[in-house]
Amino acid sequence: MNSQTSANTSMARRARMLDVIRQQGFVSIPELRDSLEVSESTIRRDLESLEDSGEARRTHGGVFYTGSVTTVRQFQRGNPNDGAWDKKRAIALEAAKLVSDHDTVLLDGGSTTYELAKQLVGRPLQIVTNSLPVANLFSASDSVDLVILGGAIHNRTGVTHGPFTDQMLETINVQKAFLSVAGVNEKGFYNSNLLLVETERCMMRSADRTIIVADSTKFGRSSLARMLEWNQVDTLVVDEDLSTLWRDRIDELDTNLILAPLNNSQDTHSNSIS
Amino acid sequence: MNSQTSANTSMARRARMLDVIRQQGFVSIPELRDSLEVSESTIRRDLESLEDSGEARRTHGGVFYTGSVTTVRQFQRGNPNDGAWDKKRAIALEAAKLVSDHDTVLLDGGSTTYELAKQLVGRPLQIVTNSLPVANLFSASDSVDLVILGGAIHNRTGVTHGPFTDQMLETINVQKAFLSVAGVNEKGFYNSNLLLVETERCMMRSADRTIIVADSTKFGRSSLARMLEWNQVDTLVVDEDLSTLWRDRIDELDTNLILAPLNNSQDTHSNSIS
DNA sequence: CTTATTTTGATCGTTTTTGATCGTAATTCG
DNA sequence: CGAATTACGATCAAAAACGATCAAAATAAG
Repeated sequence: MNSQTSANTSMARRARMLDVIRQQGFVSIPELRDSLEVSESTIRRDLESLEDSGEARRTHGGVFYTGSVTTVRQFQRGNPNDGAWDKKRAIALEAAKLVSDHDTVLLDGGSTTYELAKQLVGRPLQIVTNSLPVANLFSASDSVDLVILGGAIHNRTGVTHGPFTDQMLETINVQKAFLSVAGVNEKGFYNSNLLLVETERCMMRSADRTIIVADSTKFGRSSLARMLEWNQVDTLVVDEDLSTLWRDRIDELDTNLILAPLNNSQDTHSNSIS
Repeated sequence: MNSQTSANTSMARRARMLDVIRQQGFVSIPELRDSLEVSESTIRRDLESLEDSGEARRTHGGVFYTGSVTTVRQFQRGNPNDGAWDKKRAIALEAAKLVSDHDTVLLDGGSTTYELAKQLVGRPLQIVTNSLPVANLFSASDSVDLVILGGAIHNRTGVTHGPFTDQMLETINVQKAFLSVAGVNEKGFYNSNLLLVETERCMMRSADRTIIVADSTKFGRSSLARMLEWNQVDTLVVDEDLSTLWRDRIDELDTNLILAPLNNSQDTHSNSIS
C-alpha cells in the first residue's frame, strides 16, 4: 500500500516487534497489530518464528518476552548431546567436595564453573564471581554472601574483566579460586581473551588455593593467551577420560590431580524408594 | 476500542490476582471479581490453577496467600498490575527521552530504573549499573557497552553496594545518572538502606547530571536514610498524578521537573527507534 | 517484460476461554 | 435439629483466539 519507509522488511519488523515485547514484557496480538500496522496473520507468523528462536514465548492472548536469558540459556540448554556435558557435571561434583561450608570461594566464568556453581547453591558460603550467570544463580539464595567483581562485561560470556575487575581483585582475598580454561598443554593453561587472562591472573593472586577445572578434551589444546604456569596451580580437577600420558606428566609435578568418575549417576539415587 | 489499560489474558490476570492475594493475605471471590472485572467462574478457575501450582490456598469464602517460595523473584515476569506499574512505565518513557545515543548512563537498581532500562535496550549506549536485573537485560545486547559495579549483593534487590562499589565509582564518570528513591519529602530524597544510600551518593558524585525517577506515591514518604538534598538533583521525573502542592514546591527550587503523561493509548509514532 | 517465488492479508473451521445457569454441598441461624 | 442462605463445582452456549488454507500483492529472477 503505502511505501512509506525503506525499512519495511520482515526482519526489521521482527526486530521492532521484539523491541515492543521486550519493553512491555507482555503484549497482546491486537496491540502488536496496531503498533506495527500489519495484519494479525503476519503477527502470528512472526511470533511463531520468534518463539522458535527462543526470544519470546507465546500464550493464549499474547506474547511474553524471554530474551534476556540468552546468555544463561547457552549454559542451561546447551548442547545436551555434547558429551562434554557429562564430563563437566562430573567435574563439578568432585570440585564441590573441595568446598567446605563457610568457605570464601571465587568462581570464574565458564560452563564448568557454572555447573560447579549449581552444585553450591544452598550451601552457606561466601561467593565471589565475575560471571553474570553465576551471580544470577546465587542472587536468589539467602545462604550465600555474594560479591560481584565489577568491570566491563564481555558480551559473549557474560563475565566482567578489565582494569576495574583487576583493581577490585587486589583488595580481595579468598580461600579457593576455581578457574576455567580453554586449553592445557605442557607449558601451562590458556584462555582465549587477553584481558580475561589478565583478570584470571589477578584471581590467582587473590586466592590461597587455585583450582583449575577442565574436562579432558581441553588437554593438548592451546589458545591465544597463556594464563598460568603449571607450578602456579594447586589442584586440577579433570574427568577420568584423561589420557594416561597426561596423568603421568602431572604425576611428576606437584600439582594435585583429582579425577572425576563419569558413571556416578547411580549413587545419588541408589537408596530409598523401596 | 480496546483502550483497556491492561492486557486481558489469563496469564496476566493470574499474576494480578496473585498480587492482590499477596497484598491482602486473604481475599473473597466477590472482591476479586470486582477488582479484576471478570466473572466469578473465571476467578474460580484461576484459583484452581493457582492452588495447583501451590501459590495460594483456597477455603470456603476466599483464598489465602501461602507465601510459598516460588522464587518467581524479580519483577521480570512482572506484576503487570501493581497499580504503580503504569506510572513507572510512563516515567520510564519520559526518562528515556533524556538519554541520547552514545551517552554514558548510570542506572541505579529499582523497579522504575528497571523499566527505564527496558526502554534503553537496543540503543547504542554505555551503561553502568549496580543492578543485576538491569545488567541481565543488557548482557545480551550488542549495542551497549556494559559495566557492572562490583560489590556485595543486597539480597532482596539484587544490587551491589558497599565499599567496593563506592571505590569503583570514584574512578568512573558518567554523563547522566538515574537514581531511584523510596521516599521524597521537603528535606530531600530517601532510601531504606544505609550502605545503599552511601553508594547512591557516590553515584551522584560520579555523574554530570543526576536524575531522580520517582512515582507520585513516593512523595511525602520518608525512609530510613536521607540520600540527597533537593539542590543536589538536576532533574526529577514523576508521573502526572503528582499533587499541585508538590508541583508548586518544586517550582520554587531550581530542580527541573518532568511530568510523565499517564494516558497510555497506543503511541502512534512517538517511538523513534531506528 | 514476463514468470516464479516469497510475503502478506483475508477467510473459515477448530480449539480455548469465558460467563451464566443450575443442582449440590457447606455454613449459619433460628 | 432443620431450614435458609451462601458458596461451590459442573455443564453449556457464546465469544475470542488460534492455525490452516488460499488468493492477492510484492519482490526477485529470467
